[in-house]
Amino acid sequence: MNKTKEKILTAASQLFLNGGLSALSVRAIAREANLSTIGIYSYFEGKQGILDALYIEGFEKVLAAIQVSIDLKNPRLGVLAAAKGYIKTAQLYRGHYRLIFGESDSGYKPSKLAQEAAKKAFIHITQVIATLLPEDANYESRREAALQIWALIHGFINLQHHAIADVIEPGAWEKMILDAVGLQIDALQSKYE
Amino acid sequence: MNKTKEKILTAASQLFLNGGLSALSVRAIAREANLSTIGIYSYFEGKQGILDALYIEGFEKVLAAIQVSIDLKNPRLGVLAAAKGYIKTAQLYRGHYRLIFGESDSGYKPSKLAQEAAKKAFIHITQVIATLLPEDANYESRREAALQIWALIHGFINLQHHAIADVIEPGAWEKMILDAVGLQIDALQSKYE
DNA sequence: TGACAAAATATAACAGTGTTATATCGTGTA
DNA sequence: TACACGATATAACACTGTTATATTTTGTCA
Repeated sequence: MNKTKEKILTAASQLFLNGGLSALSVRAIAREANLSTIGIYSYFEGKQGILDALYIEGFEKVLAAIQVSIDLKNPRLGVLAAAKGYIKTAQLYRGHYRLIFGESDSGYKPSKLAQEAAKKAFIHITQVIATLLPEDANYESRREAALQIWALIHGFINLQHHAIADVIEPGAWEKMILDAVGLQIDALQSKYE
Repeated sequence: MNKTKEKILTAASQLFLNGGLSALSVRAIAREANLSTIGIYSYFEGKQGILDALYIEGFEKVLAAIQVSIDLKNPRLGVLAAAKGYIKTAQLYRGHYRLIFGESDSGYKPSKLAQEAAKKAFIHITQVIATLLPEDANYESRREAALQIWALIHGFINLQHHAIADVIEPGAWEKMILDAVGLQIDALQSKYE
């Protein structure tokens, strides 16, 4: 990749990790990357381009986190391991997670390319979770099971990020989430037997 | 309530419902309410105050939606009815829902009062879901069960709002969510027996 | 009623945002 | 060496939330 382009991206990533979305202004990125504001527009398509890059980065992190070896002998453990990785990534890259699942008040809409990155992660998640079901389960069932587990984990993480989250001590979330996922897995598996 | 204050709020609500957060500028609200920008600052505490009002409104809608008569004879149906109302509200007031569970890039943080409204809704949700558990279940168990069901529903809604949601036909979501919640309820109940 | 104080409203400005038009500079080619 | 073209910089535009400074309206008391 272009050297300048890379410099801009690391500057943006830096600002984003430290101060969140509100710290990510075009001028601040340019200052951090030692060039003038117009540079952001010649190397990226303005702020939309920067956000797109971070959006894709976010889904890549998620994808990397659940890249567990799919164990067909014990799919339950495989899915739980993937869930653990997913949770950890959501905490480690909270800003990214907020960006890819947040509400984008500044009018940001992910580009075609960014949406494809999201879809790619979705497909992989579906595949991991599908190992829970018997081999002859059809596509709809797999997708539905995947959405169920994903929604559960994602919902927990989102509630954790919420203002009311302080009723739960921070360390207790992971166990709580994994317990719930375990329960859900058992219910799903007994349904398809 | 003050007449002018009400006028401002309805103008804000109007703009919010139509154009989302990005349409909600102080000047636009003032224009719509037929007064000058400074009015927003004398009747509310600026934009923070407006967002707080909408935030509280959002949680009030949620609270109203799940105000079902708690049927101790059949708590399963009661919770499912509450879930149905919750889903409907999230679709009907999508902007509000995004605001109260979204990521607030503009640096908005709910005030003490707004957080109390959130907590109030949370407590009520807990109470509704707690009817699923036997009477002697302790507080932690109730809260955990509530979070499990809530996270599942909330996660589904959030995924539905997401860009990748178009892989599912829009009408299919409600049944899918309610099925998943039913499964989760059964698993929870069999766990506590 | 008239005069003054206080509250409500309006105007204009400030610092910030994303974006773009204009100007400058530097480098490569003929 | 002269020209052209691409990269960089400056400055401006229209917008944002917010606030300081006028102006108007309102209410109270003599």
